[in-house]
Amino acid sequence: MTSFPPCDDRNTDWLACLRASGYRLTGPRRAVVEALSQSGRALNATEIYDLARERYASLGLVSVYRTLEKLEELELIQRVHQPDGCQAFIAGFTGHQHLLICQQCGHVEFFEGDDLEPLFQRVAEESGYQICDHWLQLFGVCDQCRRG
Amino acid sequence: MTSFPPCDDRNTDWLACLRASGYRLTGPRRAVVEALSQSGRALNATEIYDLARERYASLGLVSVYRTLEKLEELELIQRVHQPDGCQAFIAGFTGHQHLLICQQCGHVEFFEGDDLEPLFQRVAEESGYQICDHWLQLFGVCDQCRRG
DNA sequence: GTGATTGCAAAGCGTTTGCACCGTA
DNA sequence: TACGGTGCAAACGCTTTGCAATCAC
Repeated sequence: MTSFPPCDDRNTDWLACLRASGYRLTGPRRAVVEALSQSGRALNATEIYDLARERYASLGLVSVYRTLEKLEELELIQRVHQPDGCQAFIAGFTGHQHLLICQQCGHVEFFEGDDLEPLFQRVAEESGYQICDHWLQLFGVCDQCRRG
Repeated sequence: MTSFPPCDDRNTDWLACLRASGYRLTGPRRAVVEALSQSGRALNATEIYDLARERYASLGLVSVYRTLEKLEELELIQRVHQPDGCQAFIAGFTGHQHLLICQQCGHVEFFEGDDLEPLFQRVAEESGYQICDHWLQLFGVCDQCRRG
């Protein structure tokens, strides 16, 4: 189980990664990166916009979209698919992790699956498909939301 | 493994279900139901519109959306989430089945998972989440697409 | 006949693009 | 200084809504 403690490192890492990829570090970008890198929740563009404007008031929504595009391309963030929409983003994780999402507050945790390879192998054989990727996501209510 | 053979029954069943729910059976609805109930692929609104107009030429796109709404509400169809979009629909299945989707032609198969309960139990205990639902989807290339 | 259903047109919403100005490197 | 990045406004694509005409029951 891996959660998102408040984490200055991630903020710094993302900025370094952007710079290393030839992108300039600007006020709007820093604000968007800070909002998303510090969040344990999946956030959509508008939520990021609202959060990031607390830090950089003249931010435009367009810059949010353009920054998200770059962060996704660098695989620093990933899109979260949920029954009620697929517009939210969360910090990405390296390796293949699976998502556990709170349906009330949006909090996301990552967990490692049991070894699902035997299942995939079986399905591949029975179906004739060549399997390239998989999604395993759990939806529920987190401890905090259950109590409150 | 369960696929979608051409299946007149499903067409008839859906129409009966619509009628039983108090909806009227009209030309536009019949055309949309036929297009989607006979398809083994995930189809989006425009694709359904194009297919259904072969049967009912004056069909409006709006009626496609309104029919999809009702079919989804009756759980006769379900939305398919994929990395490149979440606008497509496929015939729903009763019980908890998992999806196997061809990334080239969109063909969908259903499979039953191994018993994943022990995994969910473990994750629930470690995380404190109450787990309500899960998604397991495999993406790949179907036999037919692999052959060319 | 009556009320649900239709297609059209327009509105709505989230996202992307064009452009002139600005600011990082 | 050069050119990548910015915000604004407009365009875009998909979906929903308002409405008068139509059609299933």
